[in-house]
Amino acid sequence: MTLYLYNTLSRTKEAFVPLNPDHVGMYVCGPTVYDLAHIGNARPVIVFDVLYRLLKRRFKRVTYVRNITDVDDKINAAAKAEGVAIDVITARTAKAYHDDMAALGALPPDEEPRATQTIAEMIAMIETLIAKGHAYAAEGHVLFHVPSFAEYGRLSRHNQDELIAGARVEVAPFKRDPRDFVLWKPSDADLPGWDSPWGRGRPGWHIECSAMSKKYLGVTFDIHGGGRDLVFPHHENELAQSVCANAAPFVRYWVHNGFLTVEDEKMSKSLGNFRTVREELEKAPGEALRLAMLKTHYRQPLDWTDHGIAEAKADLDRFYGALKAMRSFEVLDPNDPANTGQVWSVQIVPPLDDDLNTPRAIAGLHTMARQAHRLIPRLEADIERLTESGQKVLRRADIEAVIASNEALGKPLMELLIRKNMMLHGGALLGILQNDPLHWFQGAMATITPIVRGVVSPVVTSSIDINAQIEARNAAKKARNFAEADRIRDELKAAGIVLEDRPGGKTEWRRA
RNA sequence: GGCCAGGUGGCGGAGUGGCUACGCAGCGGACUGCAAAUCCGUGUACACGAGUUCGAAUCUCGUCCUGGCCUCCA
Repeated sequence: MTLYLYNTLSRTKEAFVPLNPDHVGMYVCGPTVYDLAHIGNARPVIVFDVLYRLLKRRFKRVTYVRNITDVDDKINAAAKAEGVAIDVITARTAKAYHDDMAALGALPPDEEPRATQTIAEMIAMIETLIAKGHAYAAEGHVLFHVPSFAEYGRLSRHNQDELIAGARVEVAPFKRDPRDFVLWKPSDADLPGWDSPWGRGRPGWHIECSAMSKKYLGVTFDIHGGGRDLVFPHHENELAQSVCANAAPFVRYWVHNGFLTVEDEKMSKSLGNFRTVREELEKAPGEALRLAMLKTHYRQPLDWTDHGIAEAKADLDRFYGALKAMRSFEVLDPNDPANTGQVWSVQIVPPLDDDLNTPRAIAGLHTMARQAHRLIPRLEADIERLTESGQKVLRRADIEAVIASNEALGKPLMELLIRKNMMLHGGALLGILQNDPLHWFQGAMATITPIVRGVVSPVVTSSIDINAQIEARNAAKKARNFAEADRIRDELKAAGIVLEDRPGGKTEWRRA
């Protein structure tokens, strides 16, 4: 099986063949830390987290680099507005970013360089560009000279004339060409600055990614990711700088995620529909937000809605319901070659291999959940019998023994074991379904969801002894006192507790 | 204005030439004391017009609509 990725450079899906078959390098543009991450910032993080997980599974070593931009005029403005030092803003925002992304289930990158710690490399790169005639200093600025790079515009498919014609930028008088962009700019005394051959100043926006990717991944590397809106000018400029400075190819696969709207509108502060990750986490567990994100293919436009969040939560309830019913089955080690044939179904990995088709992978999870739910009712008693003799886990080896003596019973048990593992390991690639199912339904994460359903959040009910109530209700049921049984159930429901009577007389509960 | 995406059933959302995507909601049924959960069954679809083809949601051309980029932006 081969992984295919859509390469913005060629505008086609290409087979992914890394430069070094044992070591893949991936760079994704990270946040500018001046404010809380919004839900649009989260999309590339989640998308490339899935790609990272997929690459890690397939290649011996993956180095994932995601920068933090901690020098920027928006940061300067935020610091000024609050009357605090710049590093107060950047430290606080970076911390919040880490917390938020972790809540969304994103693995930390292998390297997270900061722009302010890569200044020397940026200056060196700018000097090289000047020496090679691709850049020039003027009035304390250094500018990249676009006409010096014939291929400029290839990534974004802008031709040079259109760029000039369409340019609405005020053209600074010291620019030799209106398209020339800043590599270095002077800083006043009250702005952050570093000494350089062109005086005290700070880097332009694009150079940092060129310098940081080179530092950690080399001049040529495999994957560069980011939002589609970064294609121009940011990635186009990065490409120009890096190719000209390094005299080497830059990125082999450019991967861009699509844009996001909120309730059908562009998210913007002026429309008042700006949603931070933090706000959304109040509505639903991060895992549900993550699934809501992955239910749309990464290159498609995504409309972020409360309804979508609720649907994703419902999907997870369904998946976790199946996993709960299969909780006594062994979790197989996917790295054990003996398991690979069983664990990896055609349902999850092939869709992801096809340019990260997460919606189809999720459809595969639904299929497995349905197949599991079909088998469970007629096996529940057997599962209980097999696990009650002190042994809590139903191992693969045990089931094989059952098959040897009773194929009709053992085979469906094995089917269930496989379904559980497919869901678990498929879910791991998507970054979901790794919680304990009981915790999912009964723990704290289950209680903060109702907002998106337009339902009043139930009162926290730690004072109610749920098990005692269930016992009382079952006693009433046995006495055929259904009025009392229903009263207890309604009382619990009002407190946010839903009861589910299992066949066999057991009653389970979950938070609504 | 230039460039680039996208328009699929009540909703979300896959699918690139012929075969049920999937999920939610709806409706019918099973299970249940009644529910919940779950299972089974089921209707409505490919923006519009023309063309290519034995055959098009899928290819071509045109039209309309939406969004993005061109300026900081995921």
